[in-house]
Amino acid sequence: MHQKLFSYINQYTSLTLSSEEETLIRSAFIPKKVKKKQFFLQEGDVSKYAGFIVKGAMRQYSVDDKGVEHIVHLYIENYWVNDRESATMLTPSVYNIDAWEDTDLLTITRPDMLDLITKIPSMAQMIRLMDERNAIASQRRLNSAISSTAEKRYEEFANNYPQFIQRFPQYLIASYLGVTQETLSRIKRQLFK
Amino acid sequence: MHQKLFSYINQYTSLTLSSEEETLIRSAFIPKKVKKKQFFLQEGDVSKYAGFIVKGAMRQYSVDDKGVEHIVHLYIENYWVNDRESATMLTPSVYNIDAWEDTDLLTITRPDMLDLITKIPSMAQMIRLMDERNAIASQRRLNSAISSTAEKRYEEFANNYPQFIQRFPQYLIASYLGVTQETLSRIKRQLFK
DNA sequence: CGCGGGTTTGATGATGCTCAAGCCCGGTGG
DNA sequence: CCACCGGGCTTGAGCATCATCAAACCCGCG
Repeated sequence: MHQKLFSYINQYTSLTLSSEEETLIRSAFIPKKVKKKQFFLQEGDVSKYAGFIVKGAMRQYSVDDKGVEHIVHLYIENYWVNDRESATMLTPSVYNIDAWEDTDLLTITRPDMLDLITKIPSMAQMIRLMDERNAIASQRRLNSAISSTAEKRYEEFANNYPQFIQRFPQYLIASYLGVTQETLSRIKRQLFK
Repeated sequence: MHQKLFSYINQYTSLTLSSEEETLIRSAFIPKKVKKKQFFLQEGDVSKYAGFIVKGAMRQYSVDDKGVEHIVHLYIENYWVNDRESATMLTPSVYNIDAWEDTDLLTITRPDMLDLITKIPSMAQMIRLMDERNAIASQRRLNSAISSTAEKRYEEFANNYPQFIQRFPQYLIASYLGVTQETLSRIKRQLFK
């Protein structure tokens, strides 16, 4: 279980984890299973754990006044799930995170994570890299949200994240792109001629 | 000049900078002035410097096929400007960053920054905090982009960032919010009755 | 066969965009 | 002191895009 996390960390850092470091990590990260449709984080709760997905698929979404869900993130293996705003500020989350498929996670509390960062250099390095990738991805998504048509957003998404199109139904993709499922359906029809 | 950066760092970290650390920082951060309408980063160039704004105001935007500008960020004092995608991947930027007011910056190359992070603990800590705040802000903006009406987006923005409304003209705010200036004008009329 | 989850299609309407014109206001120069 | 100009904001009319609502369809499965 933890092995996938180790290779993930090694893959993203120049260094290799020592066995003491692996032990530290092993004791900080607690395995957790979340069954399909069950919550990892529920709106109104304060996020206590960050999670690393070993196997499965999850989604993060907000629900507006009309009860409509808006997908803010889709996650599969090797993604980190969390509402960082809630975890950092200790405020109730406005998001839900639930499992779309049965999911195996490794979870860690914020204090434990901060501790690992100070003790394990490659952990600090990995976190910085994750933040960087995250910043880049957010930037891209933001830019396409404000400057592209729905059609281009879909094309871009389909090119960059084909795995997601396999694993999630179209109406979730539509919501992720900020359009309704009907609109996405029509967009795809356009693209095929 | 560098003093503003020191107090910025001290403000965000538990530690205080030693005088050796201040010296290191002083030699890595190079002052630069950018006059109104001049570029800090231009589309097609690879970003070589990150900048800390000591005084002034800048904007980051992309230009679409029709020549329309789309504001992805607005910056004032104490903000960091950069296209992290370009800086990290060493790819040509798709963004422009220019000065909206005459601006004083402290600039630093990526290698120098990485060096400071390894040598100065409070620098590493500060960067992590910045990334965290950045992640939170992006998340919020993304969520409101996909789930809110233009009207709510404006209200939220006006409440959270009143300084920006002072310093930038309305048509830039409109672009930042992903609507045209005409639409924003009409939205404001609605809000006043 | 019928049901559940997901997708498609059509008709209608709201929202926001485009284009064009006018307005407002603070310079600047005659 | 006035005329004009530029930058920014507003207003209006028409149009494109996308949302909404409702119905039909598709398909795997019990």
